[in-house]
Amino acid sequence: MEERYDPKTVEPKWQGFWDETRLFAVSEDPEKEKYYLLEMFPYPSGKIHMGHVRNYTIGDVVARYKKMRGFNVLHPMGWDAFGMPAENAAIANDSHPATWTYENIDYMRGQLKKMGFSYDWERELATCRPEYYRWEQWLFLKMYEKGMAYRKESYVNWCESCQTVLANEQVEAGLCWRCGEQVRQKKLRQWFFRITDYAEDLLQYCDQLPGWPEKVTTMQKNWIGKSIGAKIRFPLEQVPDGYEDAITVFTTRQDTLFGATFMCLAPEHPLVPELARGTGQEKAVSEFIDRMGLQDRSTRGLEKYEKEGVFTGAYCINPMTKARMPIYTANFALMEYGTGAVMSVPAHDQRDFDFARKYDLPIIVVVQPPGEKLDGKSMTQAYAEPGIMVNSGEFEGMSNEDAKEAIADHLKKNDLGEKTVNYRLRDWGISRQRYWGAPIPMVHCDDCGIVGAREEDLPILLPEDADLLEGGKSPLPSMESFTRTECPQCGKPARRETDTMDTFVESSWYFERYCSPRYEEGMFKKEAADYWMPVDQYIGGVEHAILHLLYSRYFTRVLNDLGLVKYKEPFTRLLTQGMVCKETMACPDHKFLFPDEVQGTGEERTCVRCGKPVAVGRVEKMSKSKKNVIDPNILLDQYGADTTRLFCLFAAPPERDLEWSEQGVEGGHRFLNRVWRLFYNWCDLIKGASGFDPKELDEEMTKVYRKSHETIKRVSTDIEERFHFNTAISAVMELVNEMQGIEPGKDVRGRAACIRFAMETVVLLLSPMVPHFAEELWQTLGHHHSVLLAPWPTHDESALVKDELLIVVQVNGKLRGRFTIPAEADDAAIKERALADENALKFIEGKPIKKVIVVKKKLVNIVV
RNA sequence: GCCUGGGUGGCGGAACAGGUAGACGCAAGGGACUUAAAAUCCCUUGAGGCUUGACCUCGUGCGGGUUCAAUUCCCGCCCCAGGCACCA
Repeated sequence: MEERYDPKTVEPKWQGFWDETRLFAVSEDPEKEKYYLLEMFPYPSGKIHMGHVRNYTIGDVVARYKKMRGFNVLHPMGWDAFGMPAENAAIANDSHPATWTYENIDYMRGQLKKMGFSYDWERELATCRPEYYRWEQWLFLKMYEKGMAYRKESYVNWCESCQTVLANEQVEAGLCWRCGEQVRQKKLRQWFFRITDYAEDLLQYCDQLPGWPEKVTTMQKNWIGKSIGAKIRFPLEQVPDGYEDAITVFTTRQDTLFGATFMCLAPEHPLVPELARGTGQEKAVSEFIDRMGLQDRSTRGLEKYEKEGVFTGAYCINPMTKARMPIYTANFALMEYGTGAVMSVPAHDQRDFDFARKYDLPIIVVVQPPGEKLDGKSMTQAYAEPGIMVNSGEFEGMSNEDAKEAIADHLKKNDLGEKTVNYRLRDWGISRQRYWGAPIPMVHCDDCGIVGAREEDLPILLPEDADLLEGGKSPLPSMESFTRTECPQCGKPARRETDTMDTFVESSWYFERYCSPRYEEGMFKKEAADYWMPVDQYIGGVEHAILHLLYSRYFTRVLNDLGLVKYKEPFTRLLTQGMVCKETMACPDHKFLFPDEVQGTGEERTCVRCGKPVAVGRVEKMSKSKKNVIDPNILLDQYGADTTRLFCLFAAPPERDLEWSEQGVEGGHRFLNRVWRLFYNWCDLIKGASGFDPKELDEEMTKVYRKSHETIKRVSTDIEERFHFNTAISAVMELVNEMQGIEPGKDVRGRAACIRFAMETVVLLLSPMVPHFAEELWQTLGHHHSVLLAPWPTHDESALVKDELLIVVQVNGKLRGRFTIPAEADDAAIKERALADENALKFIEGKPIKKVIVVKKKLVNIVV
C-alpha cells in the first residue's frame, strides 16, 4: 500500500478496471429484482458544469447502493443532442451542428468517465442520431393517424431577424433574447400534440405520485389550471354574415351574470373586425389590433400593465337582464384562455372594475357582502368575496355559492349555456422553423393535402450537407434535395414538411429507449421496457418541474393508449436537487469576474487586470453570465473525482441548494487522507486477522464494534429513506474519529479482527460515495473482487444494546442533571435514582412533587 | 396577488416518532512536532453571568397558545428564495 493517497493513480486504475470487467453492463434478469435509476440527460453544450456533477453524483450513490443491495440496476446515460445552441455555435464557428455536437459529446463523455459514474455506457444514446429520431417520427405518424397530432394556425412569438419562432422563455421584456429585435405575434400553421385530451388524467394522477415532491405536483396542477364554471351565450344585436348569432364566454362566476354590463374580446378574436364593420369604429379597432400584435404575450402580461381597449361599435344582450352590453376589444382578454371572450362584471372583478372606471361603464352590484351595502357609484374596488345575491331577479337573497348552481341550471334549462370545465393547459406546439431537430415526417401534396410519410421511408433524414444561414433561418425550406419528394398516396411530386420537432419531444421518451437502445424493430423492445420500466428513481433539476416532466407523463399516456406500454406514469419516484451556488465577484471596471480573475482572499480581493478592489456580491446559482462558476476540471485535477463527489454530497442534503466552498472541498479531501493514513498504519496488523467473538472483546473494542453497527444502521437509513448523504457521511466520520483514538496494542481477544471489521465497514459504507478510494482500500484488505460486488453490510440489533444508559433528569422541564444506570434497570429504579439526584434536589427542595414522568431509557421529568 | 419551500452558532448544516438544541464539517483561538513553514496531531469555541461548577440565566425569525416537556404541534405576523401570474 502506498503511504500517500494519490487520486491520480487510484482513479484511472479503477475506471479502467470497471470498463474492462464491464461491471455496469446489465441485461434483463427475471431472477433479480430490477432498479431503474435515471438522471436527466445533459444537453451537450461543451463541458459539464457543477450542476451536472452534483446531479450525477447523487444518482451514482443510489445506483451503487442499490447494486450492493442486490438489485439489477439499470443506470444509463445519453445526450439530449438536438437544439438551437448547436446551430448558433456552428454559425459562429463556421462549422456544422453535427460536428460541434459530436465533439462536445466526446469531450463530455470523457469528463463523466473521469468522475467514475457507474453508467452502462453500452446503452449510450444521442437523440440527434437517425436510429433514435427514426422512432420518434414513427410515433408521430401513429399519433397523426389517431388524431393526436394535428396542424392548426396559431399565434407565436416571432423574431423577424432570427427568422424563427421563439419559446415564451426566449422572449425577454418583449425583445428577442439573442438579437434584441422586437418580438411580434405571428400567425403560423403549426403542428400540435393534443395534450389537452389528457389534462384531467394528468391532473388526477398528480395525487397518485407519492414519490414525487409535492412542490412539483402542485406546480403541475397549477399549470394544468383546472377551473369549474360555465359557458354562457350572449346573443348579438347584429350578427355578421357567416357567424354564430351569439358570443360564448367562459366564466367561473356565473353567479354574477346579472352584473355583466359589457363584453370584452381578445384583440385576436376573429369576431372583432367583423363586429366593427360599418360602425365607424373600424379604424380605431384595426389600429388597436395592430398595436396589440406588436406586444408579445409576456409583455402584455406584465403586472400593472394598464388595461385598455376600444369599443367595437357593436352590442350584445345580457341573457338575464336583457340589457344592451357594449362589446369592447381589450388587451387583458386572452385569446388562448377560455373562449377569448369575457363577460365583464365590474362590481365583482378588479380588472373589469378598472376598465369600467376608465371608460365610464355602468357598475351594478349583484353580490352584497354581509353587513354592508355596496354601491356601484361609490365603490373604490371590486368585491370578489362571497355574499348574498341582490339585483338578480329570482336568485335574489341566495348565497352566491348557491346561485352558481342555480344559475347554471337555469342557463342549461333555457339553452343559454351550461356548466363546463376549463383548463389553462394548451396543446403542445411542437413545430420549430429550425434546422437542428428531428424532421416532422409529413408530406404536402397538391392533390391529397397533408399525408404522412410511409413507415418504410423512415427515418426522414435530416440532410447533413446543409449550409446554415446567417441569423438562424432554417435552410431546409430552400433545400430542393430535401423538400422534393413524391406523395406517399398518389405518387405525384410533393413537398416535405420542413418544420422540425421541439427538442422536448426527444426527451419525452428517451428513458424507454434506454431499455433497448439498439433495437431496430421499434421504439423499444417490449419485453425490455416491461422489465425495466417505470423508472424507479428519477433525479434532476427542478427547472424541469413542469415542461419536461409533464410532457414525459403525457407521452407515456400516449404510448399506453397505443398499447405499447402497460403503465401510465414513467417515474415512480422523483428527486429534484437544488442548485449549485457561489458568490459573485465584480470589479468596478471589468464587471463580473471569474474566480481566476481575482487575486487574494477575504477582504483583500483585487482584480487581476486593474488591481482595483473586488466587490463580493450575493450567493447565486452558478451561471456563465455571472461568472460565478467553478470548472469541475479544476477540481478533478486538484483533488480528484472522489473528493469532488464527497464535497457535493456532504455540504448539503440533495434537495437543498449547495453553496460552493473551497474550504469544504479541502475538508473532504482531508477526511479521505485521514482514512487512508489509518489504513496505512494498521494495514499489516489487520491483514490476516479474521473471526472474533463480540462477547470476548475488551471494553474499547466493544465500543468500536457497537459504533460500527450503529453507523451501518444510520448510513443505511440515511441513504435508503431520505437520500441524506450529508448525515450518512458525518456518521462515518464519527466512526473514523472513534477509531483514530485507538492504540493498537497487542492482538488479544480479537482486537485485530474487530479493527478489521470496523475498517471494512468504513470502506463498504463509503464505497457508493467515493468508489475509487473504496476499491483501492478494499483491495489492500486482501479482497480480489470489486467492492461493489460485496453485499451491503447489515447491522446486528443485538450489537447496539448498551449495558449502561444515560438518563437525563429534568425538573419542571429543565435539564438539571444526568446519570448512568445499568440497562436492565426498570422505570421504578430509574425514577428512584433520579429523585436522589443531587443537583435536581436543589430545585425540588421544599416544594411538593406533583408528578414524575419517566420516558423509557431516556429521561425523567420531575414536576414540582 | 396566489402557490410552494425555508428562517437554528462566525459559516455549511444535525436533531429519525414532542423528550439532553448545536452531531459532523469549516472557520477562529491556543498548544505539540519542526531551525522555520506546510502537513499532521491534541485542546477550546452559542451568548451572558458569577460563587469557575456535575453551576446559573438566556437562546432555534417575531407574538401568542396546547403540553410535565415545543426547533418539532396549533393560531396570528415578519423576512428570504423559487414557481405562477390580467386565467375571466
